[in-house]
Amino acid sequence: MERLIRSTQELLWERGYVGTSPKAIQRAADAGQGSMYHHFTGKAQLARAAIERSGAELREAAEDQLSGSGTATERITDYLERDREVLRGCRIGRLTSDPDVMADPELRQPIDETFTWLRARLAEIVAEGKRNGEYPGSLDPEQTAATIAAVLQGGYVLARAAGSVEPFELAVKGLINLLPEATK
Amino acid sequence: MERLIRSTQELLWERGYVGTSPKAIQRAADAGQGSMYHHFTGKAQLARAAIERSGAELREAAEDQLSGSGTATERITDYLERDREVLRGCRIGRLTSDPDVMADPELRQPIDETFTWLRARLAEIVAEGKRNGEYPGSLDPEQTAATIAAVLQGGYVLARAAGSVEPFELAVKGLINLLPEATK
DNA sequence: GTCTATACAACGATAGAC
DNA sequence: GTCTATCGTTGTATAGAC
Repeated sequence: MERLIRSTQELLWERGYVGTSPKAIQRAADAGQGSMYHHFTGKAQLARAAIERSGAELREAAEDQLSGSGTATERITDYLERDREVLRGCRIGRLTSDPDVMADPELRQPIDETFTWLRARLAEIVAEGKRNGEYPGSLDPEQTAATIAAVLQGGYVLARAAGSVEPFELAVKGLINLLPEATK
Repeated sequence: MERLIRSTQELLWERGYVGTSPKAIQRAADAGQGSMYHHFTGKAQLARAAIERSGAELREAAEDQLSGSGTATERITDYLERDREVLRGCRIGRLTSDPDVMADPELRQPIDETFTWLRARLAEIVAEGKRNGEYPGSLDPEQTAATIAAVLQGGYVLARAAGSVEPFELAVKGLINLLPEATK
């Protein structure tokens, strides 16, 4: 059951929801049909569990960099530049282009929550930067947070399109350079 | 045959490649099996034609704003703020999360070319801005271009996750605000 | 060129034995 | 709890008539 969830996480990351069949999940988890349908009502419920798990992992991983010490720009830069499997894309963000996920509120909800949390967390850090004078009063925390999150998500898209991590890294460096008081 | 390509464009946009069946294409195009398989060898070849078409349309639409008159920031802002069907996502960018598209070089190529073109075009404009003194010498054109393209692609992802255009608009405004000499 | 018929695998789930 | 059998549907394509 633990293996079922983990295998589903992997397959959703790699192939999306539409592209993942119950049979493929069973094979990856080394479980039979009966086992899967005993623990879950079907593909959708299992996917929901897997997406929630991946969302929680994403939040934890982000918090690792974002809760560190240092200036706002330092923490944001740490977050942007941490090691990522860029060419695999974002396991949460990619589900956003899956029609059956978007059509099912149960499946979309954990995705919504994950990004809503991320933007709020980034906005907090930007707001801190404003309070201690690191950032000018003209900087809007919610806007800037959305921009940061978007550069990452868009960076994945550009990198996969190119078959190379380069566009991702360019986009991140470009953003860091645009942040006020950039270290360069 | 024209209808087949157009219907495929729509379905790829909405459901992706894995999620689109030949039968669905035929229904949408009001064409029979025989017709489709007479003009194309199969789903892949038809998809290739549709993706190329969509890529060309994306380039034309971008050029509408990017080739205008005005400062670099004005043209980039025009491009970022033009009307878009945000919640439908980017018809090219979304294919980037489709495993069967990424696995087939024939299908990935037009996607790669489209974004490579876009980043180069944006980099030209940033470089122009540097030459005429609008932007400081420290601004890297390729980096900044990648950042701009990424904000759009990521903006789509965040908006679809939220079920609202708001995150897209926040991300765009945030970026415009970060650009040197922002009008704001 | 377009139609209908046919093929065969995969999808997603259920049933009933153990 | 897990296994095997079965089911009806859809996916993707080919064949051959018109």
